[in-house]
Amino acid sequence: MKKIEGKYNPKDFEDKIYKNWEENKYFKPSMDKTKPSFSIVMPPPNVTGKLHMGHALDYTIQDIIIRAKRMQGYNTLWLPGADHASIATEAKVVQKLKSEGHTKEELGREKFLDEAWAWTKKYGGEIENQQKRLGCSCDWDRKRFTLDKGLSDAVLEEFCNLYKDGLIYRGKKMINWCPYCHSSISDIEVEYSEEKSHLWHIRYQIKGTNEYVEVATTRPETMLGDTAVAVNPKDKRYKHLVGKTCIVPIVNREIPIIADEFVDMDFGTGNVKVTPSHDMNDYQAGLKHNLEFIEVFDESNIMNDIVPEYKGLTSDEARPLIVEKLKELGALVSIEDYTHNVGKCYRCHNTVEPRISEQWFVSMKKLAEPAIKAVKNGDVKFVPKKYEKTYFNWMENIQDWCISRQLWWGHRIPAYYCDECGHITVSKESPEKCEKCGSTHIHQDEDTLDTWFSSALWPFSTMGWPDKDAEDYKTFYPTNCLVTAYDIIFFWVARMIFSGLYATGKKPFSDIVMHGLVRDSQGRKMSKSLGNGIDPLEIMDKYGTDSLRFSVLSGTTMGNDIKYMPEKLDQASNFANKMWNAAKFITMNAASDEEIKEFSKELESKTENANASKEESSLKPEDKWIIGKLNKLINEVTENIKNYDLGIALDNIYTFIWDEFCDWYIEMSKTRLNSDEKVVVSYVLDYVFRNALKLLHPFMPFVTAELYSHLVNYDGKDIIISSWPVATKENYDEDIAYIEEIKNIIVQIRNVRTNMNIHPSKKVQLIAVTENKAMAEKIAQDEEFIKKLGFGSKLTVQNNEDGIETNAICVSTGNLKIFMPFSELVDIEEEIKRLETEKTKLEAEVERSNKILSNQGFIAKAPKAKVDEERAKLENYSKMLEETKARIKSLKA
RNA sequence: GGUCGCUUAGCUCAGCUGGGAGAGCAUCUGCCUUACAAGCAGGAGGUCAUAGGUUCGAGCCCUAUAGCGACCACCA
Repeated sequence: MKKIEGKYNPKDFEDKIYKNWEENKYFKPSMDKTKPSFSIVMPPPNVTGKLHMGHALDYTIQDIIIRAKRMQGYNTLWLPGADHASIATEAKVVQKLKSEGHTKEELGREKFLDEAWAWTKKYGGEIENQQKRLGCSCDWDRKRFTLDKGLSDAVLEEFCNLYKDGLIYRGKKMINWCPYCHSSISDIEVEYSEEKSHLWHIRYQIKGTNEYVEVATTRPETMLGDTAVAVNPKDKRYKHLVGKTCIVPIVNREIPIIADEFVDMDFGTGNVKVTPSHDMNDYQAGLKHNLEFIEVFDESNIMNDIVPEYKGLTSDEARPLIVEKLKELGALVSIEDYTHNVGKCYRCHNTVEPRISEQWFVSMKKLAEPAIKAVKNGDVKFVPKKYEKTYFNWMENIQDWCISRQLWWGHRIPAYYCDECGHITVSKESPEKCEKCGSTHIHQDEDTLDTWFSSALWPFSTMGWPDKDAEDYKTFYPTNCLVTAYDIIFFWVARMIFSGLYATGKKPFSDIVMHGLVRDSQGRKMSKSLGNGIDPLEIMDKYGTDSLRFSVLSGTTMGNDIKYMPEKLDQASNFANKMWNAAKFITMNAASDEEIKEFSKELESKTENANASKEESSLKPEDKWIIGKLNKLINEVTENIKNYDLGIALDNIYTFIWDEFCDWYIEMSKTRLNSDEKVVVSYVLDYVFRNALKLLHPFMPFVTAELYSHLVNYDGKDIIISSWPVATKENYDEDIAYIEEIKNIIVQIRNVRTNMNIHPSKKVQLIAVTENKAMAEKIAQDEEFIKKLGFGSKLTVQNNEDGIETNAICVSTGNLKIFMPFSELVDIEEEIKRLETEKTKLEAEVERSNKILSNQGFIAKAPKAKVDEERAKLENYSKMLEETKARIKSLKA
């Protein structure tokens, strides 16, 4: 073993270790076809993105799963990559041009794309380095970008196939339009937020009368585009108006009053002004009632010349002028305070305007069906399951997906319009002539696809699809699990499922591991504007990567939001330091590697011989106890990782290493390291710690790798590719029970001493009394460590209480008593008080057991094991109670 | 309006198919015990939101209520 020096300082080794992993190409799949494969595709971050806490959580989870599977022998691939993020990136490039005094239109498409690529190259590499910093063990040689040739081909293939199947169409519909991004966006890209505003009540004169109809609106400026007023057909108040004509002030347009169920009689005045060109509902009404569609705003939300006075104004600028004008005309009835939801663009957060426009859509109904089925029949599983409902809810009510964007940065739509006959040719290759009339006067659609269209293909476009013979596609698709936050179920997860099923005929992944969002310590979303973001890079600088990884997982449940508590970082680095010191102790005191290996061989040959009795083994009860405990840990951790209960798995390991191994086993080992047991103890220390490190490696890869490299190495492998621990055949239940009893009694001894204020340096004789012969033998064997941990000057064992002075303090587990003759040190009154408290506790226990056991329902219906267990407890507690009573009596006498 | 969560120690959270409430931090007491004071040992602190129900037995299952949160829908 290589001795360990100094204190835990992650800076000393994290970089070095990552470099070693990369140099040895440990992240690459083995491509060993005899082994099952396991693959994860990384959710591609925006190409110019920067690592935040959400990524830290997402990647940590994936890395844990991948590292565990790698150690378990799978042919493991974790494929990284980046997304071109059309709107986000384009906005940044536009901004940059603006700061240089240019617009993208000035530059033209070609040059603009050059700029965008330059931007991508300049800022694109940053996140990869940050991912590496986080310890991500992905195969960087397989890194993909959504605009790569292969992935772009996949996009074209998918588009053309969908078009051919009639699942993509072009149509004129009302869509959400972002006047600032200058593009359409899909329904789910609109975020609603509450805003304080007003409800303006306006009256329109009924033609030919002095009667008026009063409407209420949150957007008075849209009245210029009104082409009807609607009332509910059941509304008695307005029945007489239906069919009449009213006059829109300012423009003096004559419009019909129509009846439609969509009008809520109880809201506002019960009359609705209908502006089919600038409102979703009104659009439907306009179609249904064959109304005129009059536009008021252009695509930048600037007013057209419908009223020359307002031409060139934005809607915000025009509003007060129009309200003023209405007032002048006597058409404004009142202004009411009103709070309502306003749709915002999820990228630029500006108000979205509904707008009629010609766009490309994916027809969803047919695609959704198999996607729903795949989850319903368990082919694709959500972890935790509760997110299935969110998924079904959306999928079952899905609307067609608007996929065209009026942007340049992205996959250009492969549709070619004939200038002569107007026919649309859709084709992967740029056609030379119109497929219908043969004209060569054709031009390609200017628009690009929604960035999520290419993301939806990620699990297979990255693997070589549409080439179904591609090696990676054959080996790693479908992928095994997808790890992502619940906030992109609709944007991404759902779309991957239906796209995968449609394109490949297979599900894209089996398990969807949904984690929550990382929030600040007050539960708020981390955001730039709030300035409450925690920068993972700063944390790694200060505490190291392992601590960051620990802090986002410990004490969490998959799928729940995480309120980030920086205090956890202290816990994490304390833990790492604890392990550091444990390793220091082991490497400082252990026997030579040769001796340990020799012993290991010997032990193996013994355990292989099924008839070898336990007595033959040189392992003592405490050795078997810790090995038995390790066995349990291995099984628990393996199972919990399999079920994605990573927080629990991490907690299991933490508790084992700190509370069992360090606090007890290392302490027990100390007296033996200077004896002829040195080799055995060294072997066990190394064996147990080495395997615990392996279990922890996926979670805290760096410190475990560093410490592992100091321990005995049997196969020459680094921990990252070492084999996952396997529990030994023997479960050592008896030894576990025995040591737990010894621990119990030692704790009682310490307890008594603390209560009596006895200084640790004051040692006292320990007299163990037990009628159990086997136990007596074991105690005799374990004399040294029991003495040490129990502050004993010497330890003797006997089978009765003869010769023990009456005033000796006694602690007991029922099977085992330990007497401590403190003689003059003991305050008899205090001891009686202590025993009285003990007596009260035991009486309560006896009463509890009696109560349960006297319940006939319990005896009759509870499992027999449970009943027996309760009976055994009653017996033990009764016995201890009698003994305690007797001791009180004798002390009083 | 609809859906889904959450409510457990002072704080942040775990708690498996129902079988004696756990962790970290904070707090109190005592310790430089030769791996570790980033530590060791020992404490204190919970009617598991409320009310019913199912069950031999409920933090866990069911129903209702209250408070909080998220998402979906979008009444101008």
